[in-house]
Amino acid sequence: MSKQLPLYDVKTGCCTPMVSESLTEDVATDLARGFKALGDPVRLRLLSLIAARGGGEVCVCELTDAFAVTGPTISHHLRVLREAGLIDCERRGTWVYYWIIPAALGALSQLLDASSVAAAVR
Amino acid sequence: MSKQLPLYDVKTGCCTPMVSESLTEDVATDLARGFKALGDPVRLRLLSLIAARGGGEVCVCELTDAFAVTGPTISHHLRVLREAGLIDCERRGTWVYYWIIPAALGALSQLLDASSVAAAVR
DNA sequence: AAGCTGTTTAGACGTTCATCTAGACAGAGC
DNA sequence: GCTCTGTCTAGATGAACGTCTAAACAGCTT
Repeated sequence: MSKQLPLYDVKTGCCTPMVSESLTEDVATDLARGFKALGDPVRLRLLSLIAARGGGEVCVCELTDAFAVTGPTISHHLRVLREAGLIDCERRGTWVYYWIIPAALGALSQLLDASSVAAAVR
Repeated sequence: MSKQLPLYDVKTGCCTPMVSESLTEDVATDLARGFKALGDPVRLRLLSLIAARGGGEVCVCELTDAFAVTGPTISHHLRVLREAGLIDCERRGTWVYYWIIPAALGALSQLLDASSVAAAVR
């Protein structure tokens, strides 16, 4: 059930802070896909709800209840997050459970952190 | 020259890790604006080039040369980054200089970091 | 197997976005 | 003042996005 894209490979330089060298076009495209996935309020709240479970899994039914949008819309947003490599899911019986992928979020976090810290210091 | 939006106010909870409590709709909308600004390869590279200056300023003319797109397109992307509160600029004579706003990047970084770390631990 | 519930897929529709060209604006220098 | 260069604004256009309804799919239960 995890057809996620090959994102956030450390070797490609995704974890390289912005500050040490500027991003290549390929790497930027890769990372931008992750940030773009975070660039919607519904998706950010979805991720937040999943992350708030402390690394555990969350059933879609719980997520759907927390929003004003329809089920299919939630499903669409979860798919975007999954294809960006930020979350993954598994079906168990009737229900589908989602969880976050810490490494992916960590890579994005590091990129921003490094650049902001370095900029603040000098 | 800085008509940036009131983003990343710590008091609003922007720095609150995802993991401790889930984002409210308002805060999520606010933060999503920042991530959306990062969700384009050109903008990410622009930010990278500016950040790579180590907190110093970069002239637009240097940025334009590094991309295949036209000047107006670069100007548009810089405006998006500026309106998201991630960078700011100032005109000095003929040239316009841009620099990053570390606090804004730091806030976004923290959000992702907290959630990924906490998720990894438990 | 028939029906029920949870979830995803398909397709449509209006909005937003990234990019371009053309033109306006801001300073510098002649 | 005129012109030249650097930068931004305005408007147009095609692509991508967010949302919906309708329908399909996956398991459970009886």
